[in-house]
Amino acid sequence: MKSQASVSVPKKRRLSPEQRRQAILKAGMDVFAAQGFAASKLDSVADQAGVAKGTIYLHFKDKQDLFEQIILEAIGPILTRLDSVAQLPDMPTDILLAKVFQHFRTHVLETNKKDIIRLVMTEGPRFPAIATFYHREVISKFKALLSAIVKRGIERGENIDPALEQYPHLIVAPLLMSVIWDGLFADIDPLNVAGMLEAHQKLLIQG
Amino acid sequence: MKSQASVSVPKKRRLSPEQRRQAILKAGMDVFAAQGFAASKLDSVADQAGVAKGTIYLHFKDKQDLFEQIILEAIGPILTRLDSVAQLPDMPTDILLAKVFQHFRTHVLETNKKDIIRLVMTEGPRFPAIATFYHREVISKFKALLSAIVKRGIERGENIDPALEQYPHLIVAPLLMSVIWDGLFADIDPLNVAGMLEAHQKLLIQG
Amino acid sequence: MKSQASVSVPKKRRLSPEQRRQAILKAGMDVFAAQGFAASKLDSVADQAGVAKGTIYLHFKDKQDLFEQIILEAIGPILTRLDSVAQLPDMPTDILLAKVFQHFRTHVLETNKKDIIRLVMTEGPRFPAIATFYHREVISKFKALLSAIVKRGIERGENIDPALEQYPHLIVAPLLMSVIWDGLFADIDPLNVAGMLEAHQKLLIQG
Amino acid sequence: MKSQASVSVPKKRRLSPEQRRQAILKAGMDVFAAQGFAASKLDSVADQAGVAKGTIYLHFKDKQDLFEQIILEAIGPILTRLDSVAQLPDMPTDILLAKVFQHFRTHVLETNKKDIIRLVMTEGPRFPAIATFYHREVISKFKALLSAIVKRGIERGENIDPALEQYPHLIVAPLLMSVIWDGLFADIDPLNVAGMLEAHQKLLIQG
DNA sequence: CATGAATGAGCTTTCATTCAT
DNA sequence: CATGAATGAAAGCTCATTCAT
Repeated sequence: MKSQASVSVPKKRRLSPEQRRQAILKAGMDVFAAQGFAASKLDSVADQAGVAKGTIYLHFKDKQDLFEQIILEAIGPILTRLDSVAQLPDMPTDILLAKVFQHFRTHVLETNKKDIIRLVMTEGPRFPAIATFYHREVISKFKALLSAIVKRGIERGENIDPALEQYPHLIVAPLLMSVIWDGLFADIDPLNVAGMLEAHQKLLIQG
Repeated sequence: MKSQASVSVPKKRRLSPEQRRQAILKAGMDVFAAQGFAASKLDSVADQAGVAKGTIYLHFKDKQDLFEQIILEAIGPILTRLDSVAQLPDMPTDILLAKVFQHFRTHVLETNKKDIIRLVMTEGPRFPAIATFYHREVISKFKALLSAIVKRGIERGENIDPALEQYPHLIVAPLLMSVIWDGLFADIDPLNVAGMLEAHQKLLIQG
Repeated sequence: MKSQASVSVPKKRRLSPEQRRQAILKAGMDVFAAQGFAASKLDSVADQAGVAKGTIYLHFKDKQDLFEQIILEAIGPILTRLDSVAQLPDMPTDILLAKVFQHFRTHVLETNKKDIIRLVMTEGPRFPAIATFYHREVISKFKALLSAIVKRGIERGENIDPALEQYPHLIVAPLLMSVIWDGLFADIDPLNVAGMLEAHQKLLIQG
Repeated sequence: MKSQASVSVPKKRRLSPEQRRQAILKAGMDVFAAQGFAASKLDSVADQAGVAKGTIYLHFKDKQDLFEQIILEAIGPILTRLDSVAQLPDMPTDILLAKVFQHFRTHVLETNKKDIIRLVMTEGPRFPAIATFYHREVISKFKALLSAIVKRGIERGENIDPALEQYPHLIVAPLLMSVIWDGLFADIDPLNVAGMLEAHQKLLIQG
């Protein structure tokens, strides 16, 4: 239909504004994840996004706004992921946890979502708004989800330490550990995450 | 008028060079821990140390060198602490771990040593030398210590998952979690570390 | 739903090109008067004119051209005003001057024409073309007009200092003063322009 | 005493901090007077002052602060000048005014103090603090001085329009006019200020 | 050794101008 | 003609580093 008109190759304006915005968010994500907020240069972001530096300011108020938007927008998929876990059909807790860990490895640790976690950890202390937001949107929900899983398991008569309902942190801690370890020691002392999480899961639910 | 009186009064030089160096290290530690490496200003460090900015360069090559020295010097006490744990007399593993956790809470979490851990975590990816050094000096030793504790326990016939010898990370993960949590959510959702670690210890050694 | 109705409704193009040009000139006048040339943003002009920023460049070569056009176009009405004064029927000089001052108060000081004067004063040093143009089109004519008025009065036998023919500046000076004063001290020390000009007129023509 | 040591010519640090500050103020004065606040670049100021750009920020908070300090510091000498006029011995008003005008021509119009007046006029509307300050420190005092001169003259029985006591603006207006004229039309239509002021003085005090 | 004023490269941000639509 | 997203040169400001004292 449009094929005839498309003969002339469009030089600029290859991307829609929203695509450009996404390109900037993506580039910013990479740069911030690699350098941290303060050490990142908007020049790098612009270069990597393939836009001029000024273009960033058409979409974001300033550097900090860009950073916050990156975190905010990245959280959506994480929530979706959480939901998909929450809606898993009823099954033994150990299998459920194995699935959660599997999800984490596949969709967080092996994607750039781990960078979000790392960024929240490293920059959160300087961006309380982000820490608060992340806690409200992700952490509290994840905590609730894990507590619920534990509670159901206990009600089902499984041999689970009831303290885990109060401290779901213990379930997540090794996940965090794997993210941090990966960022620091991947080269010098790599961690077999799958193996560790399997062991972890057995510790959590014994019998 | 004043000239006569000040013949031999030592106005400046209230501190020895080494004291000055320590003051800078201490101040740098505080500033870097609070702001991160890139966002920290040597002005702040100098102010807080009570020295002139130029003085920093008499003791350290540049900003990065100061940062690395801070980490290096801070690691000594941690090692001492590890040693003291390693030399604890033989006792049941659960009690031993309880002591380790107790040590951690008292001498890390409630002191500025947690800032070292945080700094290594947040800046390590940008300072491979630090990550490597920290791994060699602290992590590997801590891993060995925990593995040894587990091994002894198993040999002693205690009911301990042998996988823990391979993955001592699982023992430490909640400690890391508490450091991170404290930095991010202390205000909005404080964590009862003592309670969590008690639960953790029971999970590790059941029976 | 809306598509059917909008067959022939002229959505855009509510204004003719010339109307658009005028809107830009008007908006530019306001913005430049309020901010000065350098501090004015074409964004503000476009916003206030209700056009897109790029549209300005369809009508004006660049920012400086817009500025100069504003001054140029604004001078027309001033000249008309001068003419209307020049064509006043013969009458005693004091009454004539009173009329000139009255004109000034009504048609300059209480309209945005005072902004033109202010702009010429403040930006003139950086835009010699404007200063020259303004002098040729306005100042020299005004000077001639005032000199002629004075000359006629003297010929008519009125008691007027002949030096005023050579220095008509003295007649205008308080008008300038009122424009400047109004821009600076209107709030903190307002000036009764009518009273001042009345006194001024009496000083000029005594008898 | 130090003569021996002074053999080696000091490369840098030729100026004391205060001298440097003054150099920046002076350079800023020139640049701001020539370009206006918004169009002035701190690079130009630094170049002209013979310092690095960063040095400006050791002495002034930001560009606006520099500007305000320039005005503030320049006002001191003006006040001194006013005082010296106020303390002139009693003499006929026409002679007194002639002296005031003479002062103005010599110490304002022919020095860079006229630039201060111009800057206050042109930038005052955007820097209310400056307008207010200038009014309080200079204008109000000058007004009071002129009113007092007029009053004394009247009391002395001289033939002076009493309205001048209320509108000393009329005495100053031609001075302002000369500053503005000089800035705009010096090249194309120079003004004989001395002649004009002489005529002005005669108009003010007749008989 | 210690000082802190000075430096200037480098960063964030702005905004006149362009151009694909 | 009109639009407004995109551009990128240029400006203000910062801060690690230097160096005369």
